[in-house]
Amino acid sequence: MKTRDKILLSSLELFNDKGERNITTNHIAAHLAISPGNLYYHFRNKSDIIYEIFQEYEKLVDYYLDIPEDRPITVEDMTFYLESVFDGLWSYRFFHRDLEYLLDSDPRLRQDYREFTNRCLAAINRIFAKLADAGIIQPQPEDLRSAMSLNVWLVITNWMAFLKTAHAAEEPASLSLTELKQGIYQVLTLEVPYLTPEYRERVLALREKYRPTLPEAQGISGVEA
Amino acid sequence: MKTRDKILLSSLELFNDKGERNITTNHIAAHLAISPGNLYYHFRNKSDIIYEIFQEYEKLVDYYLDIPEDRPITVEDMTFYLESVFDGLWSYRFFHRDLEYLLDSDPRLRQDYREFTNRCLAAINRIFAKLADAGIIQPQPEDLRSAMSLNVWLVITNWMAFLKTAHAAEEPASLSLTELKQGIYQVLTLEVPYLTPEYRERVLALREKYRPTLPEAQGISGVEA
DNA sequence: CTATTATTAGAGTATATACTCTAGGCAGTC
DNA sequence: GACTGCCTAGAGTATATACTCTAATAATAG
Repeated sequence: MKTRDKILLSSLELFNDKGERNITTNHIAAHLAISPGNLYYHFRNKSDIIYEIFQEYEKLVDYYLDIPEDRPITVEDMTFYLESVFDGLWSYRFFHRDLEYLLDSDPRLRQDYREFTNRCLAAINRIFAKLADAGIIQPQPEDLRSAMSLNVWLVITNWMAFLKTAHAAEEPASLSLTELKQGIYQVLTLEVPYLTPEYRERVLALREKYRPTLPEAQGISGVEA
Repeated sequence: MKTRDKILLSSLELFNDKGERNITTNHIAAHLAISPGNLYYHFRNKSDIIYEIFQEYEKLVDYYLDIPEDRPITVEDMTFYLESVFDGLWSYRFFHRDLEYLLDSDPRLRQDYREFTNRCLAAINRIFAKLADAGIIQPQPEDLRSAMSLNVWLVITNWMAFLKTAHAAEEPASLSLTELKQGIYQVLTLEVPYLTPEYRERVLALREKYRPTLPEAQGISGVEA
């Protein structure tokens, strides 16, 4: 594998693990056992590394959220979208953690992320429209649908932060993909009141599969030790 | 005003303005025209400053979210809770921005924040229960109510980040309390399907007051220049 | 083989950051 | 006036961080 790609891969791994703020270019070089000079031969600065990683992320999510125009949408499609989005979130989880700082330090990234957000929101909106067309959820006025889509986005992008911060004090770092996917439970919660009688049971059953097991993840926990 | 209090006040102001990550203890001292030594006479380190600011925040929100036990809840109460929470969020807005890093660097803060989250979620849950008692929303099983409460929390705590990141590329820093309060629109969106016929129009009218005016804030915007 | 280009090492640097240390001022009190 | 306790200045420091520079080593083309 090319050094350049190794740098991207290691950076992503370290960022995800320790947070972008805690990882310096020197750390990345040391982790790869290459010199800082070598790293800077391949990338002009840290921002460039982050920007390229973001572009991968963007590409991945765009690929996942390609909504078919020629056929109606199914519950399986919806499951796929949800699973995929949370997979993407997991693979690039460092990104949302320091999002504001990252966007403040790189105008390109700010611009791109903004457009990315809009594409995602549009995709969610289209999914809702097609779910209504398919008779899975009740149709809603455009207004409400937009606001609902935005709520879905807010829940998805904030779920990881919630898990990390509401998590047990003992192990600050631990977090699994399984736990992350309990976010799907939260997203489906948003759909519950709109489900049509025909599909209600089916989607509720799907939702059950993602039900959090830990009291913390459910949010309303009692007093812990 | 005592130097100690001035330090807390200036720190909050600077953190809110530029982000905790971009503000050093030296910046704070310089902003107050005092020496670094002076600052460190009053606080052992930066974490202690942040921790005390958090405690103020906590106290404020706890005060706002004191749900009366002796009487039913009204739409006015609900409005007050929403307005207050967003006011608090605004006054201490730096906090959620670097939340994960802050919690990772201070175990006390991690523990306290965790309990704070649980208290907030419990309060939201109680509000929903009392809204149902008052006939404003339809009663829901405990399960669903918990999940809804968590979604409310996710929307509230992520709304600011959304605004900041989805905002126009031209002015990265600008953000107003008015815009922030459009988050109330999003929260009320979550309630819409559960509203009882008696209160539906009233709450929808309330919601309208917070409707975002900018296309960005509504999420589904077209292509911009 | 040679010339050129791509890659790498590794020492080094300017700046920043959180924090320390010493000396001293100032207000009140005996 | 001297003592005491609180507060303040400001120079200083150890460490970190992002990044540079030079020289050397591979790889490749002719």
